[in-house]
Amino acid sequence: MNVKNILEDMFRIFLMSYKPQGWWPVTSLASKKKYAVRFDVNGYHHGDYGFPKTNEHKFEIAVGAVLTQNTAWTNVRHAIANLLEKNLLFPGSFMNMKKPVLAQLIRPSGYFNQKAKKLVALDKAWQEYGWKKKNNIPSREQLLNIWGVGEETADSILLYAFHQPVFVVDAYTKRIFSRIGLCSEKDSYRMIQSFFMDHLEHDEILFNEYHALIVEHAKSLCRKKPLCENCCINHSCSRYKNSRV
DNA sequence: TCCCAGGGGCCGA
DNA sequence: TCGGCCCATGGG
Repeated sequence: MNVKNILEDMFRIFLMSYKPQGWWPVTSLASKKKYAVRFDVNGYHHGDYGFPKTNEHKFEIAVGAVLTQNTAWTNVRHAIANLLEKNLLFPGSFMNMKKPVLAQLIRPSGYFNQKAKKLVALDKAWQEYGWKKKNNIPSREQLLNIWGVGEETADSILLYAFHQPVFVVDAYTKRIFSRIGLCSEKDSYRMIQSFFMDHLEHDEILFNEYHALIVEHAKSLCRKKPLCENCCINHSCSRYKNSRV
């Protein structure tokens, strides 16, 4: 079986096992019943890839991408809820705030001093590049030039906020696919990204769902201490096979 | 109490 | 260019 078939098979198995994940969650949706869509209490919109719909949604996703750096989403949700409660989650809201005030609001997400600085930098770039204008999409380089935005955050913003067909790589992707034997933990971000993008159709919806499913699989079974006996892909995993020799 | 979580910047070798 | 360190909270 070639790589393309392996990657597509894994996607199908993940999707059957975990169902559509509804990424990227838009927390502000959870309190509004304005849209005829099945989103849950945390803003996940399962099976509906039509989000984000507004400039505010896009900005919220970009903010979430920064806040979730090396942090559990449950913590980020508290921080986003604080911003929503103060009506501060829209483009232009952070630029004129005092950093210590912003830092206290996002405190639950951890690294709050660093992240406050990152959010201000993101907001400034948002204004300077005019990303609130319709059809004005950031380039990867523009995003990477923002202090606090690295490759994963930039690609998450491109894929989930701006509907660009970019494959997002994270620590989970490395963990799962190195255990299977398709890449190495030492491979660079770009190497692993190319591995997926060279073998899969450049489809925004496929990339959206695939990354979300990878996160779910890593959280539920392919943990640091993996639960291999219950794993839906253990039949094709080198780590599992080697452990049974 | 300890481990882990949807990284990125900085610095020295 | 790369490894190591720093940033920090909250849930299991």
